[in-house]
Amino acid sequence: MPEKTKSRPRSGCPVSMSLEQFGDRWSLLIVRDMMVRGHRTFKEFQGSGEGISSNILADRLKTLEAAGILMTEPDETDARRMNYRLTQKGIDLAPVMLELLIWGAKYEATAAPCGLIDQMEKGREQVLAETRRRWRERDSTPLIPRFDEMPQDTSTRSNERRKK
Amino acid sequence: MPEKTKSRPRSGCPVSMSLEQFGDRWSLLIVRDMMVRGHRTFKEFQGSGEGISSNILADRLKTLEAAGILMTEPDETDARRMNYRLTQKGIDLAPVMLELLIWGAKYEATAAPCGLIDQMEKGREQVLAETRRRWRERDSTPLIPRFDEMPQDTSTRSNERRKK
DNA sequence: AGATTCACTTGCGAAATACAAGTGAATAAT
DNA sequence: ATTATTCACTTGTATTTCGCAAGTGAATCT
Repeated sequence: MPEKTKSRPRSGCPVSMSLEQFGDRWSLLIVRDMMVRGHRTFKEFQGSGEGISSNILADRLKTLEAAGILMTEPDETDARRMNYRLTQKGIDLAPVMLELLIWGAKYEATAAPCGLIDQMEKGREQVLAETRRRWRERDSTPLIPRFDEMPQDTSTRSNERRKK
Repeated sequence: MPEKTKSRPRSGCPVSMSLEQFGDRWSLLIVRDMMVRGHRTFKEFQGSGEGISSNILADRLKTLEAAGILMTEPDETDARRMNYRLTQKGIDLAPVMLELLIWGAKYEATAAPCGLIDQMEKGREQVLAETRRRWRERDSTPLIPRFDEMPQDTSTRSNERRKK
């Protein structure tokens, strides 16, 4: 886990403080799942295609909750299900997420279609506005699909090599 | 380290790919030091106030170089000194860095003066343009000072929740 | 009632991390 | 010209975290 009780003293730099919160390989992926794929349950996070182990997932959810980035609420229709939801602090990570996505799509071979990325790069504010709207209205339809399950169409080139 | 030879298969999501490159507590701090503080040498990174150990630093520098985010060039005036410099791929992390900084300043108690942050939030493009200019022209004067060495001036005190 | 689902825990070996100390080459000081 | 110091790393070792498999208990389906 990033840290909880034992964080060693860092400089007061905001970048450093941010990284202390989610400077690991998993935390932001969980936030991504909630933010753009509408995931809300433990099970959904587990099946998001990155292969996180359940103990790590449980730990990260706890850490993110403790950090005030997400909150939990028991499901109304199924008592064993727990719903996770981003807080304002969490949804405010949207700009970070978007820039991460744009950079990754530009430099790493990904399965994301160019067209979609170009569109997001040109219309940052619009994407962010839509992301916030979805959060406010608890609209959990995916904003962005899973790239490993996308139908390949000719107008969206990509460096494909997907399975499943 | 993030990973090198043994990276397990991830989904094709660009966010995931980005995190695979620098999803740890140190990589982006090194990039920050180069980007906004003008650091260029091993010694400078070590003394940047975060307390990174030398073996981890050496490892991250190697990883970042292998990823094409930075490059090395031997110093002309001192043969034992090695200079590190961001590549285009590295400087393109500026938007990510800026959003990380804005988020961190907003939600974590940092030593960054509000005024400076507000200014950056309002003038994102200007900050980015200046960052790129400094990189192009190899201007290594700090764009942002070390927050732990700043004189505290009453008009720029921070750590109060400010939201508009 | 029994099977299955869900959200986690537990145990354990493997890998990554922090901390201290050391190496060797280049430069500075005496 | 020695000696000391700086610089960029290594090396060793103890500690922490991670990844994987399996298990637990409560709630829900059949």
